[in-house]
Amino acid sequence: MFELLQTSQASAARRGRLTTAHGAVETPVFMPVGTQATVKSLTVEQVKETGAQIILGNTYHLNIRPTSELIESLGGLHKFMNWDMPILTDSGGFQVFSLSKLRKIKEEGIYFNSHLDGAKLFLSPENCMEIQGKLGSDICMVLDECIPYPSEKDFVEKSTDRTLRWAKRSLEHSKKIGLPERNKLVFGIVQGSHYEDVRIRCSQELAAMDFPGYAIGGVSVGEPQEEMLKQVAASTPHLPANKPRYVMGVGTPEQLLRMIALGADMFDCVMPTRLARHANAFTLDGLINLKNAKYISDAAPIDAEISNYTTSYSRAYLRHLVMANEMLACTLLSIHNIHFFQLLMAQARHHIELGDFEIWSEAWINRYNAKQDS
RNA sequence: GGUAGGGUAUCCAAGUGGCUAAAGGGCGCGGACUGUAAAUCCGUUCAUCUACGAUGUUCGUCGGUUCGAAUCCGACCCCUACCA
Repeated sequence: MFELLQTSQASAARRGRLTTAHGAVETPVFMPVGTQATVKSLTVEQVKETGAQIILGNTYHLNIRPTSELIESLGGLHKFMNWDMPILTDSGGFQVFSLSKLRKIKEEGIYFNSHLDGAKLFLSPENCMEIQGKLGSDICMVLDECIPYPSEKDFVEKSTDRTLRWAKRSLEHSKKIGLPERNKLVFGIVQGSHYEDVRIRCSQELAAMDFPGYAIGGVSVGEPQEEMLKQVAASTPHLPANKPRYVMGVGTPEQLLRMIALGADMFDCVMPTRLARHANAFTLDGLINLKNAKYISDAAPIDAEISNYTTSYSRAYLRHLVMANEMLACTLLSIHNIHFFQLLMAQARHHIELGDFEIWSEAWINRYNAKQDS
């Protein structure tokens, strides 16, 4: 399923290829987030135009609305949303964190109150696999507990142990319901918060379970960047080299490059789409906020060195759309921001192949951080 | 011409004697967003300055009452509705 094509000499950066039931994914890869069976404000054609190879959906959200049964009855998530390329679904583990006021965690699973109407919900390692099976995701994430930062070590140990027990139950149940036969890949998730020894132990125990792929979760929950990188660095060496490694929920362009150097292969983040809706655009010289008055008559494109559908418009026009609250602003900026991330990953892959990834990425980061004004 | 209601900062709009440079919203300006309860949230928005504080000038206009007025009184100027 995963071919390791090349490993960098100067770092742990890897070039790989993950083959799924809906085609291959070249890694390192950035996966746009489409929680509710849509990458917000974009058609699937527009998402493909950015160069995206795979997108995310969310088990928790889709199972509440419109329900996994409905999606299954309509032919599965791919058909439902008209996306024929790979889909990874998150388990709902992150909602344990982000909707923490609405849930209660027990050994058997998580009791939720729906954020929509308060209805009682239950998510377990087993039904989470079943739901993702109904959705037809190519990559299914195990149910985990995303730990808040910072947390006491005693709590982290107990929570991570439960996540490990849940991982085992998930993998066993996925086999029982025939996910491997359908070429569906189940990924285990490393937790451990900001304790490297817990991260290491969790990585090793997951590796022993022999998952088709591994994720590092519980990062980007409020900790400083150095802490995040430290925890990824603690985990990757203990995960099998011949399996994909996915760092969940990250990150900034700089973080992506730094984590690639640590041996991570896959990433997802709402950043490009959310920032787009909040009028921010990525450029090679840093982030710009199109709401700023200085762009009012700026005839230049977002970034003169980048070419995509959005860069054929001026900053002044994009700012106008933003200020007028026109929905096209969300679409155009989302196209650009996702394309920016895809471009970054394509270049990273290219430079890993060339063998100069580390030099290239340092230069890229330096330029990105150098200029405050744009 | 008569009757009633109303004129508050960039706009809308509270406030009917001191705690009011004046609630709330909007617009504008700036910031934050990392496995999406997010096209959201936060800050700021009279002026000047030695600027997490100080001073000055404000509530249609002019005048008055009062220790003190956006708030009370008088005149005047506009606006709205209805009646002639």
